[in-house]
Amino acid sequence: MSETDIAAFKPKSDFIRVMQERGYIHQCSDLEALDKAAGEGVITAYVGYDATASSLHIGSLISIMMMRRMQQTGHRPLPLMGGGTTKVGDPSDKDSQRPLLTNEQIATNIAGIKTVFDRFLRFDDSATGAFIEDNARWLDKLGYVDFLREYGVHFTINRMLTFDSVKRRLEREQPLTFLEFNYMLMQATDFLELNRLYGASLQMGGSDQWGNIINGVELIRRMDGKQAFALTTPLLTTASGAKMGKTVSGAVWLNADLMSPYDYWQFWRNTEDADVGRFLKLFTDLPLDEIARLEALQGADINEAKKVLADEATALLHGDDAARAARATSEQAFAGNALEADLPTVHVLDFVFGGGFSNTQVAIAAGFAPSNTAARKLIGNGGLRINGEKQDDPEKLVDPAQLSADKTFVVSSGKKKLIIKVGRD
RNA sequence: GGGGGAAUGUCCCGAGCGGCAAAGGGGGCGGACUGUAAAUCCGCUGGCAUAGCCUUCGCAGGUUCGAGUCCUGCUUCCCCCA
Repeated sequence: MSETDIAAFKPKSDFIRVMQERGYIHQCSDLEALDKAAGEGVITAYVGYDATASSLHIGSLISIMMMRRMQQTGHRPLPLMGGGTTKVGDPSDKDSQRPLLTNEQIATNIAGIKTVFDRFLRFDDSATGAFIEDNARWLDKLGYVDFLREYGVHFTINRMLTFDSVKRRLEREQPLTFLEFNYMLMQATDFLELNRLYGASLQMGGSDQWGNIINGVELIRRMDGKQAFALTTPLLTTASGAKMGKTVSGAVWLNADLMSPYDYWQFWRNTEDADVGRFLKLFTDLPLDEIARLEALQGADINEAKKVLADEATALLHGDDAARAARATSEQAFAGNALEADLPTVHVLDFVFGGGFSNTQVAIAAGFAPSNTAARKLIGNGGLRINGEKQDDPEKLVDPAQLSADKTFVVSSGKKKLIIKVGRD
């Protein structure tokens, strides 16, 4: 079903209607039938997460929100941890094979990832209560020959070679190991297994997972003669085309130990104008009419909408208190009168300073530049400020008169800002 | 087993007649403009005691005044034949 069909489709079920009007649907294997099934009873849907890191990042958030919507509209989400598939490695979206993770690493990663789901989903014994499964449970005990006879017969090499993930590797002349080549079979068996165990009839995922998901749908049809569904979300990019989820410091992680609630709040606060409405629909629970009002704001006013987006998204992940604190911190920081006590402090020994502390040395001490050469270049570009004053001479020494009463001065470069304190205490 | 290609600035892609600190992108960083946005423009993106010196082109040798560039061997990867 093409995208235009999806836009024109008139859903009867709450689930599909919400998914559609909030912009979660990219492709669906049989939207009409899925809509009908969702209208008749509780659907169990799963989304798989491989345990390649100790936390999920923002790329997974859209699928987590989908599961949240499911529960809100009376269905049952089932996050699947890829304890088994992670040992193999998904060839999608990667140029080359990752180093293989050990069982211990995988177990650690799964523990880290699980903590996030509690925030978004309700786990209980009710008909729509979520629960977490791990595909290591069935994949680990499959014998090789059994695996080949049971599932291998349903897949042709001819077709596997047509998949994007495979084609891309071959075209770029990057190796694709036989191990990875099996990933799609394993994901297909996951779907079959979950369908048999829990009646999971829908698998959701990012658009890059379409091929893998469809394999599962077909496997269920071939082996059990039952219909199952595939539903994928659009790949999230910003309005200017960049892949979403990158910041100066790298990936946007969901776990607080990898990215603080404040940084998470800032990430959303810095959303591009053109993305605000779309993100509000996808990543907050706000009603659509409220979102329509917010995204209609023009010019600088749209910053208000961004703050709402940041508040809501942060509250969902880290809780109301953390969101409020993040907002307060940011308002202080950007009001211009940032509390200097909150800035990181670097200490410099008295005698070093007494010996003459040049701007170049300041830039290095502050961590703005890794070498003298780099520091000189940075300063030459006007990239160093002391107490707000732009410095342009790399050799100029810091004037003791610039020190405040407690022997500190503030240095900044771009967004980076910190305090240098002379002496130790 | 035979034949043919490839490996470049440690972020990535990528040009490179024997004089090369090495073109060009992307990304990143800084600056200007702004609304903590986007777009745009400018600068930087080996090191140092900076008119100079030192260290870089898969690894190890060799030829040469001089090698990323030529030769030999090795490693890894791709392609074709068997």
